[in-house]
Amino acid sequence: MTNITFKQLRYFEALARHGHFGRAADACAISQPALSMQIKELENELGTILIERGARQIRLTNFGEAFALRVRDILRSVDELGELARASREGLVGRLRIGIIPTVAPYLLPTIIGKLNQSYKDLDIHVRETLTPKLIQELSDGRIDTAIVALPVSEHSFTEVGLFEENFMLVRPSDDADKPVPEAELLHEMRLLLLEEGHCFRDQALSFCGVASARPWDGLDGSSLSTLVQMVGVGLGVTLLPEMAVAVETRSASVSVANFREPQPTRTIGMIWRKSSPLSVQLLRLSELVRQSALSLRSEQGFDTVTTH
Amino acid sequence: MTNITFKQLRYFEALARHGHFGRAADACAISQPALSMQIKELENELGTILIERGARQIRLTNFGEAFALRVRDILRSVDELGELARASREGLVGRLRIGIIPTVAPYLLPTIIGKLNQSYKDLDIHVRETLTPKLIQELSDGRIDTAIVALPVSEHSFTEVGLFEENFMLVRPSDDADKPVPEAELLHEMRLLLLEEGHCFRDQALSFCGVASARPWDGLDGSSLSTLVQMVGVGLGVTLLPEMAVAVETRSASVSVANFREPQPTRTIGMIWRKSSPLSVQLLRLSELVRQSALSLRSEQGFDTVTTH
DNA sequence: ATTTGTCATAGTTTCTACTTATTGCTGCCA
DNA sequence: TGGCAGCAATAAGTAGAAACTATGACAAAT
Repeated sequence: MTNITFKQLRYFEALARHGHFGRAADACAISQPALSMQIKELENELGTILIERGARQIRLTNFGEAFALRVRDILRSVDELGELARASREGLVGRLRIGIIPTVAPYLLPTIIGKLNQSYKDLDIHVRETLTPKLIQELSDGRIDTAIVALPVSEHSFTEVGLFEENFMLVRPSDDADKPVPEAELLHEMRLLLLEEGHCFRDQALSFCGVASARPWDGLDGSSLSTLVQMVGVGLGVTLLPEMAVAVETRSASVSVANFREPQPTRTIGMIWRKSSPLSVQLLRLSELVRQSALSLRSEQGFDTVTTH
Repeated sequence: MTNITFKQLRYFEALARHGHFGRAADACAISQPALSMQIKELENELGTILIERGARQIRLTNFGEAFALRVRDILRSVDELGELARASREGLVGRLRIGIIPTVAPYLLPTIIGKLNQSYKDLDIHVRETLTPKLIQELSDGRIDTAIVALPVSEHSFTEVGLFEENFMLVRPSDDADKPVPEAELLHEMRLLLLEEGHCFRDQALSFCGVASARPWDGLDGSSLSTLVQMVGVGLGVTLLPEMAVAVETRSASVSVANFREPQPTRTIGMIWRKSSPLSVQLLRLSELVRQSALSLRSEQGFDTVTTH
């Protein structure tokens, strides 16, 4: 096992450069004997002479020359470690793994990634799109760094930061556009089409309707909001859409979209990460960036008006 | 200025590999707190967190991963330093710069270099052929590692090792082959052709003749033994040749070669190096190899017989 | 609620690396 | 040739780093 120290290498490098113990010691801001001893120690550990000590001058041995070359390489690498650390302190660096739920992903992601690429050049972004429980698991395991989900998740080891609230909107066949918006309780008497089991958005919708879980129209669960809207378009029933999805999903289906009356159904989208995550500071900054993305998205789409197709 | 120590990197690498402070500490044969403290110190110096400490397990941070990769590189390089040292301890390694005088070089060098290449694979041999004073200077300056010259050189800072003795032989035009070999004192009454000023062989020959230095036949000094022999061949005079040169130089000239009567003129060829040279041990071994080369060369050429062309 | 596993902290001790002072060697110069 | 000057090695003492043991704190598992 090598017992060489960096000090020894630094001292040796100085000595090689100056060719003089005293001046090298000065350069290292230590006394000449200190340097002498470290060099001797280094030679001992190597079992080889590095320096040929003449009375009037010293000279690197053949091996010393070869050694010095490599040592310089090593010292440079070590210095670079420091640089790397400094760079990483400044901001996000390397890889960032984001988890995100499917009912948010398609609408928010493009904007987020765009902004991220712009703010953090050279950041390698991985996205994991899956259901909340999986995201929570993966976050715990350290397979992702943060996740965008509906709050609350109530994991005590996670930090939660709210990003925005979004309303649920009623999507009906376009023929129903002029009908009055039904009360929540009446929804489950209509054919309410929902995402399949496991999506938090399904549970949120159900809870808004005041229904526990079981439902009559089995077999009609959709695997994506897009599918649901298409189904509504051909008259199979009605569904709910999160505000953010409306613009995209209703573009190519003849459906009408309406706000519910107060109290409107709503959900909170937020970001979570491990409390112990060393990225905490950066993630908090990131959450601000995501909030901005959502805001700008919303104003683009003009959500104050009731959109009808 | 980086104050990172080598220990810290080793400890960190172990920690990264084991993912566990206790086990990493065991692997490093130290206690767990010792390792903890060094890791903390490392993080302090970097100003960055490397390890995310969970209650039940630890995990490298994003930066920690990147850091670990570089650290492994560095550790490997340092280990290689040790290997390099070990390799160089075994024998000659890298570059060997040999100086040699012109009246020996052409005859001995081919054999030496052959043997050297065979004994020390990967040894980078540089040869410097010049006059003794220059060689001594360059040896002092460390521009060559050793030199093969005629002894003694009497430099107190050099080690001298005798390699072999060689006789001087008389070279006359082939017509003179049957004439008796003249006494030394009579030589300078013949046209004695010698090397130009500066060659030690010239001085040796003159001293054999009992002559100080000045000579009547100026303008006929040769710059190489080969030239001298050619001059003898066309009847311009006689010359002396070191034993070792005879076979090569008299091959293509119609000259006769004769031994002097006892006491024969002779010179000692030897190897010298700085007493302070760290290669001393290897050079001593090398001198043995050179001695062998000279011996085998001599027996090949059958120097016990008086060679005549 | 208790135990267990794991890392951090505290207090001590041992070792390491530094400092100053001095010696020893070598070459230079008078 | 003898003394001086330059330079590195050695000696002795001190300060600081890094190690150890013991203990604490905290979250997870039982």
